[in-house]
Amino acid sequence: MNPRPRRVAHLDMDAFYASVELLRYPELRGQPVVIGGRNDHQPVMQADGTYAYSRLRDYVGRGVITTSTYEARALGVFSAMGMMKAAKLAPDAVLLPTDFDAYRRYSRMFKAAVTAIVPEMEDRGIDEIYLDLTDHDDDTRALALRIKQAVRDATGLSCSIGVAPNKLLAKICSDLEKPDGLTILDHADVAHRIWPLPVRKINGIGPKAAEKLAKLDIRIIEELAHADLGLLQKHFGRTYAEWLHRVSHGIDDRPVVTSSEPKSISRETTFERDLHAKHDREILSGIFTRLCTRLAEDLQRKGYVGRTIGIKLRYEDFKTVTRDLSLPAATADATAIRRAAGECLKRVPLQKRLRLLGVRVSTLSKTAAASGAVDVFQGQLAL
DNA sequence: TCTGGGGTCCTAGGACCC
DNA sequence: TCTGGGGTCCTAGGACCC
Repeated sequence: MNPRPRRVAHLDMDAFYASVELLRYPELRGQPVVIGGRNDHQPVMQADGTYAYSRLRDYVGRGVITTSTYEARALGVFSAMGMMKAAKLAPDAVLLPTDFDAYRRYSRMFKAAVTAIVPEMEDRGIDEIYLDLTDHDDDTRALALRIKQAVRDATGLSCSIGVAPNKLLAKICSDLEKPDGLTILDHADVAHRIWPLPVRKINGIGPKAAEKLAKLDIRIIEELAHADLGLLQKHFGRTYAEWLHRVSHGIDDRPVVTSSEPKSISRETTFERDLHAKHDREILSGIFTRLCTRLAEDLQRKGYVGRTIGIKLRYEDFKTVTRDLSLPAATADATAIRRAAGECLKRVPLQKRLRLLGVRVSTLSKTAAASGAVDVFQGQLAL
C-alpha cells in the first residue's frame, strides 16, 4: 500500500505578545503598540479608572522591540529593532513592558487546545508549532478551520495556518495571508506561489546568506531555483549549496518531531551601561554570581544537570567571545557553576568594556528525580 | 540611536585512541 | 625509520530562529 502523502501544518500566532496585551488593555485595539525594553514602563491606573500609558518617545536606554501590533508595523516598527530607532519612526506608539509569564500561560493554552484535536505537535517556541495532519482523515480546510476556532475559543486570539506537503512550505505559507490566515499549498503551487518570494522567506536563509545571494543577483526563490549549482557550491560550499537548491524547489523531508530534550540552558544579561572588568569589578562579580544562581535554579526546576559550563561575553564593540569547560561530573549547583565559569573568565581578554555577560550549561542529563532511579543506577554501572 | 534573551545546528582544528 | 585512517571528545565561533 502506498504511504499517504504528507500533510504538515505550521501554526503561527498573530503578533502574539502584542495580542495578549490587547486582551488586557482592549482600548488599545487599533493603535500602534509595541512591547519591549526594560520593564519600567507599566501602565498606571488613574483616579478615573483609565490607564496612563508610556509612549515610545519617552523611552531612554538600551533594548529592542520584542513585538509590535500590525498598526505599529505599518509605521515601520518591527521585532528586534532598537528602541531608539523605533521611537523616531513611531514616537506616539504605546509602549508596554514584556510579561513572559502571561505569554507562557497563553502559549500553554493554545497548544493544549490544538493537541486536543491533533496530538502530533512539534513545539517551535512560545508562539508557533508544526502539526502532522497526515494520519487525520478530515478534509484539510475543515480541519484547519476547526483548529483555528479551537485556538480562538481557548485564548481569544487569532492565528495563521499554512498546510503543505512539508515543514518548509507550511512555514512559508502560514505567513502568506497573515493575520488570521489559512493557506493550503501543494507541490504544484510552488512555481506560482513560492518562487516570486524573496529568498529571505526560506527558514534558514538569514541576513548573511541573503546578502551573499544578492551579490550573485539572486533575490527571489525562482532565481535560486534556476541558479547554477556549481556557482552556489563555489560561494556556499557543497552542503549548503545542495540545501539551497533543494529548498528552492520546495523539497524538505524533515519529520515533525513531537518530543525532544534540551541541549543547553543559559542565562545572560545586557548591562544598563558598559562595565569594565577592573573598574566595575564589584558590580560585575555580583551580576556574574546572580546569573549562576538563577541558572542553577533553572536547572533544578527543570530537572537537569550539566557537565559543560560556558560563559559568553560581549564587548562594547559588540564582538562576542565564548569559553567553556567540561567538568568530570555533571552538576546543577550554583557554587560549582560559578567556580567553573570563573575559570572560563580567566581565559578571556578583559581590556575592553563589556556590555553583556552570560552563563550556559550544556551536555545535559536528567537528574535522578526526573529520569527515575534505575537510569542513574545504570549510569553508575556504565562508569 | 546601535543592536534582548533564549535557544539550535554546523564547521573546524587539535587531542586522543585504536 | 617523512608520518594511514577512522572515530569521538573538547573547544570556539558563527549563522540562524523565535
